[in-house]
Amino acid sequence: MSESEKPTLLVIDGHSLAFRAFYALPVDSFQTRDGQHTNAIHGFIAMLINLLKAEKPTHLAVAFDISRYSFRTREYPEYKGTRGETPPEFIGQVPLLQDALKAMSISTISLEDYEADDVLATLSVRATEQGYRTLLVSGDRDTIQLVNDDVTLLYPSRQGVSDLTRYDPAKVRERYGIEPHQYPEVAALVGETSDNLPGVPKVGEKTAVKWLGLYGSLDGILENAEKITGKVGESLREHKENAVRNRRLNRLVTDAPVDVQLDSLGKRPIDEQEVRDVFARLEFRTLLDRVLTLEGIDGGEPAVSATRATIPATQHLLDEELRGWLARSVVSSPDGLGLRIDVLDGRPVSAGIASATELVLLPWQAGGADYAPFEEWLASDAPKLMHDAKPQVKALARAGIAFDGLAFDTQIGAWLLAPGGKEATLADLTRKLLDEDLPTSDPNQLVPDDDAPSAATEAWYTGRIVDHLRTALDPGSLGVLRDIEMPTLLVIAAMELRGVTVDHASLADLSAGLGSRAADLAASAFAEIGREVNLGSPKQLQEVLFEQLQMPKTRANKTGYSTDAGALADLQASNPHPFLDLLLQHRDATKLRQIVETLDKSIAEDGRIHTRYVQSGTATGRISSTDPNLQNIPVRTEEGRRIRQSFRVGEGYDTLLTADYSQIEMRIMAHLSRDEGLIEAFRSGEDLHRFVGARIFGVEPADVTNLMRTKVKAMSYGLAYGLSAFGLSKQLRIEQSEAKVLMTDYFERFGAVRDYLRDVVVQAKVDGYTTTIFGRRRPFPDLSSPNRVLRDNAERAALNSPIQGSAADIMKFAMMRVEQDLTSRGLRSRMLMTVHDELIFEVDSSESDEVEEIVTTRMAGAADLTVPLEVQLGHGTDWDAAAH
DNA sequence: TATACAACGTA
DNA sequence: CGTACGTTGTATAT
Repeated sequence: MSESEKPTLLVIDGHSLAFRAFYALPVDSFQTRDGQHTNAIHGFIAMLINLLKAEKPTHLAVAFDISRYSFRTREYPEYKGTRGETPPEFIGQVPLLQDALKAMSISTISLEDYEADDVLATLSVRATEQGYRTLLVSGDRDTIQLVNDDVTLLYPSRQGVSDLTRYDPAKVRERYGIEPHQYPEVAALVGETSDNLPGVPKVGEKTAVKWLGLYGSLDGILENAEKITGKVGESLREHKENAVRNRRLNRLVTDAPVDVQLDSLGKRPIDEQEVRDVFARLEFRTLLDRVLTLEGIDGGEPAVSATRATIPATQHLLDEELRGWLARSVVSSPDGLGLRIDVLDGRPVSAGIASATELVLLPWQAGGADYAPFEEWLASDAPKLMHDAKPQVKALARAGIAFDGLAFDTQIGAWLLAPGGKEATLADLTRKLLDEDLPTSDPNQLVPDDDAPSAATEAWYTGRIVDHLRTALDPGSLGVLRDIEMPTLLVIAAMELRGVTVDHASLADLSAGLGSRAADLAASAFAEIGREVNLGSPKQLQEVLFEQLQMPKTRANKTGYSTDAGALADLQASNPHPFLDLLLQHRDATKLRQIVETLDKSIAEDGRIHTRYVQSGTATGRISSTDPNLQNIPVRTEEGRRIRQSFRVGEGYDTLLTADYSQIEMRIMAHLSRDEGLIEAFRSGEDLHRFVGARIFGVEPADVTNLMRTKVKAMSYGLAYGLSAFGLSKQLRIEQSEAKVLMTDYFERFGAVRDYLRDVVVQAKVDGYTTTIFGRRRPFPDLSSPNRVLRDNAERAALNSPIQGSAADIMKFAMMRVEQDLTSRGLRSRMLMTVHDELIFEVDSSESDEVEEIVTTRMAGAADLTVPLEVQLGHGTDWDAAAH
């Protein structure tokens, strides 16, 4: 019998997959009208449909655990003991899932005293004996031991439940470097936290695999335990019984009394009426259609074509043919054409354009007459759909090609859908959103295949991803993309090209000075302790502080005890020692020198630093800066400000202008909370912290002392971060009780602020996401996590997000309008940098007044809040001098 | 040579 | 037990 003729058995670990689905999908988005949660069921059925479609199993079953107790818990009562209470939202979903499966005529199997994975093991062995091919789906890694040439494991990825990784023997070897049957031996040594099975401390996957290679098996390793040297060897000898116990428990039972004949698991037609009833109760409309379509029943709604799209042939056009094609396509594709510019060393080298049905590849060089129609189209406002447009836009600008009409960047669109992750490549999105693979050339291939994506192919995929994203994104997010992100992209591309002048000589001076200071400090520090250690090594410092000097232990971290600045300051207070102060100063000096060195190395040929702004890298909507990061240049210390002094006005310009929003986040808080006290504070024009201090301490603003002001300021700023009384007391070095009183008094006077912050979290739990003033969303799946730490973290992040995110939105509006004004008025003064709430410009002094006026009105007018937005300006020939 | 962590700079 | 980032060096295993 050939492989393709073998019957295929699909067996799913029901609990494990339902649980994965539960955490993959937001609880609050899947609820029936009567409040029954359905996210786990929905995720499970969606995955099942995908599997049925893709794998076409001839036989199938879903195995469920009966309880959390089995022969394993009898043998080792702590087994899986670390698992917390089942979340209440999950309870009740499993029986409903079983109803749905029953309606779909899918057998479910449960076995008293065994776990679902034992059922998988038993069925897979029987299936192999009877000539089946078997697919197992489980979220438990122990099932890897079942993989062989006839048995494949589909293992859910971390992201979601529908994204399954295929483990065949080759994949197991690739991922773990071992044979599938050896996996439980590795797991036994390493341990499994989620099953509460501690392994051999200090032994990780790598070590375990290495030993298996050396000694062949766990038994071999244990027999040779004496031969293994070092701390790990000691650990092994001391904890070998853990490994033995783990191995006993993680062996799956392949002859469990499963009272089912494989024949009886053959795929049967669904009970249509029953499926309609069950799915109606669950309020699964789309899933119902998909199930019915799969069965060949007309579900009413037209199903999306299941056939995988094939890439249309590529055309090569030029001159009038190209002109005609563009003219036709602009009309027939009013939502835009896919565009990809291939860039080499910052220069455009070729381009591809795609409509839904046609691909055009242009071996185009800027200025070539053959491609004039293309350059005209680039310069027009005809909509373009791109992926990661910024480097392409920059390359066009360098080549002097006009560009307009950027309608959609899929990298940014995907980010708006799921902010916070790494920036996605086109291949990532093709995989994730289209469920296809972007053709790639494999560098290991001897004969390079010509399947490597051409610019035209990439343009075509980009267009298809845009189609997908336009339905996946809500209208608010689409608005953010169109009105904020696309214009901002062009602005920051221009800023990156401009760069900022940084003076090499003064950096070199600084570096030398800091270097010799660091050396002196190190020498003095070594004299204090009578030996030389690496002051940059937390590990060696711990030795010095806690062993040699016998200082009290500080806060614990993963590798021992903290030696950060806060911990060292605490030590200095309790156990004064000259070494501590020298160490802190040394840290300061080396840190600054490191920053100076990095900046110096980043100065380009033109004497300027061209940072790269990352537009789709943050969870809140802020822009970040990298290579180098210009958003964390020191400012708080005199020494640090010397670095800012090396940021200079460039040749041909007269001054640097800085413009920053004053207390923008507090103003947004006032706006969003509608707190009358806070609004009055900002409208009064009084110093904010003085005003708030006067209210809280019941004195006149003039009588607010510096200490009172400091406390109030910390409190106000901490608010937007979810600061606790504990944190406040720590920061201000006051008693927790005093911090608590301060917070109570604060909220008594500014109660609407407290209500607002509470409501943000409540609403986020209902919606599953937060929203900024302008409609930018950020999802918060962890708000419903059973894990306290995760949930608390998510709550703080959630209450901060609308504030930080709205500030980011406002700054982006300001940037695009300022840029627009400077350009349209023909000014040569230009915007160079953005640091979250600050903008830095290079100004021609003859334009100074006009530029200041534009910057002030555009920044202050970027949003219409219930409180005014205030802007502070400063100018000087360097960045430090330009601060006010 | 790549990855994880602690530490620390900014808003 | 305060949000959001990026970069660095050390330590660790390869």
